[in-house]
This record gives sequence, structure tokens and C-alpha cells, in this order.
Amino acid sequence: MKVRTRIAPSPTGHMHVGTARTAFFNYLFAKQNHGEFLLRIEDTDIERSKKEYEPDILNGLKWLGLNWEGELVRQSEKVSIHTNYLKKLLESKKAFYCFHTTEELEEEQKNQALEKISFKHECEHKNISSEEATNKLKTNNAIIRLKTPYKKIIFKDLVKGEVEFDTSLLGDISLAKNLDTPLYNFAVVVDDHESEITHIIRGEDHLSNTPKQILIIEALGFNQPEYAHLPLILATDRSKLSKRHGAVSVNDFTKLGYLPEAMLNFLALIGWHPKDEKEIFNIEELIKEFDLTRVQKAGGIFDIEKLNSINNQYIKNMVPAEIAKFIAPYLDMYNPTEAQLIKVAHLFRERLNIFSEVKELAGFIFALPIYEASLLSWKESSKEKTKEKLEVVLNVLESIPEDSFDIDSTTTELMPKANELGRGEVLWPLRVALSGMAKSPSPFEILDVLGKKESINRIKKALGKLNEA
RNA sequence: GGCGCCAUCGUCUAGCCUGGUUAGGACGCAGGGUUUUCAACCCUGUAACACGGGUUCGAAUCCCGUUGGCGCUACCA
Repeated sequence: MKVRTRIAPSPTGHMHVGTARTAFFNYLFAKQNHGEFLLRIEDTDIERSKKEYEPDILNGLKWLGLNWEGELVRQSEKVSIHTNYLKKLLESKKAFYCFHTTEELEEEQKNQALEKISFKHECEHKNISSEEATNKLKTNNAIIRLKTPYKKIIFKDLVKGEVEFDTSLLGDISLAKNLDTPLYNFAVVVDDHESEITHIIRGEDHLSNTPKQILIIEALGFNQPEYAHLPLILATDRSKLSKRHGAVSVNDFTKLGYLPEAMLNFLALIGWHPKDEKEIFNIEELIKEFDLTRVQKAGGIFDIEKLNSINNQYIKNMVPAEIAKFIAPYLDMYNPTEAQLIKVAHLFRERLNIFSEVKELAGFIFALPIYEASLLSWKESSKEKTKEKLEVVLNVLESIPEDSFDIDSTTTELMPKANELGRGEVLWPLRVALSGMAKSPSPFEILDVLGKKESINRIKKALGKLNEA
């Protein structure tokens, strides 16, 4: 049988990184078994589902390169199929109409809380004859429930191992609000069956839904798929990762300038690890090496530092021309030339964790920041000494012809002077004059990018500041 | 409350199944090195088997319990 997996997000919010990881594991498992990875939008809840989130989810998946097989399925477009199965269940008396009002149900729950027992609704309406039910239906509101058979359900989860539930604790579970409005657990079972899903890989938050779904599968006479419940991705305080913890949607990370490959690599490492100590993988390697049975059972914290480090490693492996394309949007306001972009890429490829950082780190190249004259002096050095050194530097640089003004010529001309007068005393003021910042690449690299004219200008400006102060 | 899942450095984790390791790696952090600072790079260091019993010559590893964390408990998904 062909392996088929799926990701089934509900369009009730932006594409969450947790959804991204679940999708990825489904994708990996499908690919390594030469199967198919499908996409289904779970939009049966009309009130909570919002149309605008669907493109967000689709774009997130596409950005990550998690391409799904065939047309995406919208649950809402499958209602007639749900209705048919619902009718079957009703006819075979495996399901029934429950006429209890929400008030009655709430009351029941309250009493159960007092008795300190599990909340469940065991409905006596399952014994109403179908004629009576049809009659009552004309004047009463009702939902459809499963006549839950009480038994032990044991299933083998691919990551958790054997899991056991007692269905008598469940009560008669709800299937649909009415014939045309299926509820989650029922819709999932029918849709997975219709799509011939063989492996359900999903978040641990669905573990408790599994016995309910197995009950529905049995009532419908479907084949039971394999299950794999993934540990949750947690925030730093071990709570559920949500918006208040900063970036959590895939979209946020796209904007910040993360690479999709790095994101995927990082996500794979939360909850999964190979046998050896390798950490950086491309997709093909991951497809080959990923192993569901090696997935962690405990939840893992989303550590942004680790993500940054992985992203940084990916950037370092890129050629400057490629990096230039990614940093261009963040430098837009300076209208940089292609050549400038490549130089910047070259200069910062080893220090960028994410592309958006380039704005802060490399902005000085295009526009000299405002800085204090005192920054020009190295350690405890005086203004006079700083001025003196800067003037020496200026003279040396002015003597270099414009067309040979590069990293090599400036280094060979300047270093003997720096060695003679003190490296810190010479190079620190030079670097600050050129960058206006306490931290930057080396002065020679900056000289090279800026060119003779601009470099000289900036040094003169620094001298001016020193004179004023 | 009920039910379920889980528990190795601060974090992600290897080791656990098939008891005997100086409990390994990575991120972070600290220190040192390298033609100035920072970064990068190299080196070194830091730091963990939640607790209590049991089984055993021997337990991170097997068993039981405790504690703690998380999830689910809808006419949401």
C-alpha cells in the first residue's frame, strides 16, 4: 500500500512553526517511503475559520518547499460525503440524535465536577425509536452522537509506543451538529479515509482525540491508519508557544530574513536527532536519515539562538552574489548598486545570523551614522594624540592613487605606520572615523568598500569633530 | 477534578530497547589565541541523569512509587 500522509491545518490563524514542523515530518516520512504528502484545510468551523489565513498557510508551506501532492482539499467542500456517512451511521443505529440542550449538558458537567469524575455525556436518547426521533426533530434542536461502545482501546503509536484508553470515560461522543455540519473528530476520520491516508503524524495535543477517532473508524468499518504523535514545541517558559513569545508564525521568520532550509533543519532537530553527531542536513539527507521511531517523546523548547546559529551556518555557505540578493530588500532605502551589494555581502557573510541584521550592521557604509567625537579616541588616548594619528593616516591615504586604492595597497602603506605609532592608536580612530560605530569590520575592509574619495571625506569629518570638541 | 503523555547540562539532544561510558555532541556562557574593537575562526573550560524505593556484584539504562511539567477534557480544530 502506498504511504500517504497529510497536514491538516485549520485556517484560524497564521501558519505556526508547530504546524510547519508537523508538516515537515509528514513530508519527510512520505518522501522516504516513496509516498505522497497531502494538504487539507480543516474549515468546518465557519465561525472561527477565516478566508484570509488560507493563503498565509499555503505561502508558508511553499516558502518552506513542502509541496503537497495534488489539489488541496477543503473540508467544507466535502460535506455531502460527510452527510452520507452520517446517514449510514444513523440507519445502522450506531449513531443517534441527542436532544439535550446545552444548558442541560452544562448542568450535567457541573454535577460531574462535584462528584470528581470524568466529564462525559451518556445519553439516554440513544434508545428513542427512529420514528419518534424524526418527529422530535421537527420541533427540537439535536446533535448527532455515536453510541459509544465501552471497551479498552489500545493502539501502537509510532513515537509514544502503546497507548491505552478506556472508552467508558468518553460518553457518547458528538459527531455532527446536524446532517450537514460535521464536527472535527468525525470529519477527520471521513476525510482521512477518503484520501486514503495511511499514517497520521500530528501534534501530541491530538493524542486524546485518537480513541474517539478509532471508535468512529470502527463504527464506519474503515481501516485504522498508523498513528504518530509528535511532542509539542514549547516557549522558553515551557508553556505553549504563542504570539506573546515573539515570532511564531512562519511568515514572521520569512520577514526577518531566515532561510527556509535553515528553518527546516532547525525544526527537524526539535524532537528528532540522528544516531551520530551530525546537525546540518539538506532536505535529501533528511529524507534519507529521518526516522519516526527516533522522535523524542518530550516537548522541546524553541531556542531562537540555536536557530540563528544554524541560519548563520547556511549563510556562510552561500556565495556573496547569492547573499546580495537576500540582503537587497533590507538595504533598499540606500539604493545600493549591485557591486556595493556584493561587497557588503562579502564583508558580512560571516557575521550575519539573519539577513535583516544587515541594515543595522552595514548601514554605515551607505550613510555615516552620527557619533560622538569621544568615540574616536582609543582607550585612554587624548584628543590631541587621536588627531595627530588621524592626520598621519590621512596623509598616507591621500598619497595612494585612486585607481589602486584597495585593501592591499592601504594595508601595505598603513601597517608600517600603525606598527610604529601603535596599532590601537592608529587603527581604532581610523575605523571609527570610517564607520561611526564601536563595532565594525576592519578598517582596511571598510576602506576598500568605501573607496578613496568617501574614505578621505569621512576622515576629514572626524578631524573636524575633533577640532570642535 | 478525571484521563493521557512526559522527565539527561540553561537549551536542543546522544546514550536507555540489548545494565558495566572519564555520561558524548551542538547552541549559549566564560577564559585564552589570531595583524586594532566586535564578529568569525581555533583552543580550553563551564554545566545534567528530578526524587525515593526495589531488582542486581553493578542502574541514566529494568520495575514500582512520589514530585513536577505538558496535553485533552465543547454542539473548536
